[in-house]
Amino acid sequence: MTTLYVGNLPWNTTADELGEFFSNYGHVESSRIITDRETGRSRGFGFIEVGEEDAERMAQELNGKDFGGRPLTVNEAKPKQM
DNA sequence: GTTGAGCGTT
Repeated sequence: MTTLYVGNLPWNTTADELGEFFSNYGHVESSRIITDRETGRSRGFGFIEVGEEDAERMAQELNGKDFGGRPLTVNEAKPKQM
């Protein structure tokens, strides 16, 4: 499984909406929107877990794709352990 | 009732 970083999201975007959108381009395992831990508001980006088979293609297809009126930023997420 | 580059929570 590969994690995709998704940025430039509208503030009102939900993880469910993201998952639905990504599902159209490949197999998404799960979707997560990063919300501010202190305020609970969306930070405007999230992470999508997809099959490694589709990860590269989905990143290319969805990167720059219009979503909610804004061009998405999609890339393979960096590992949390740095 | 806001904001706009970036890489996360149990």
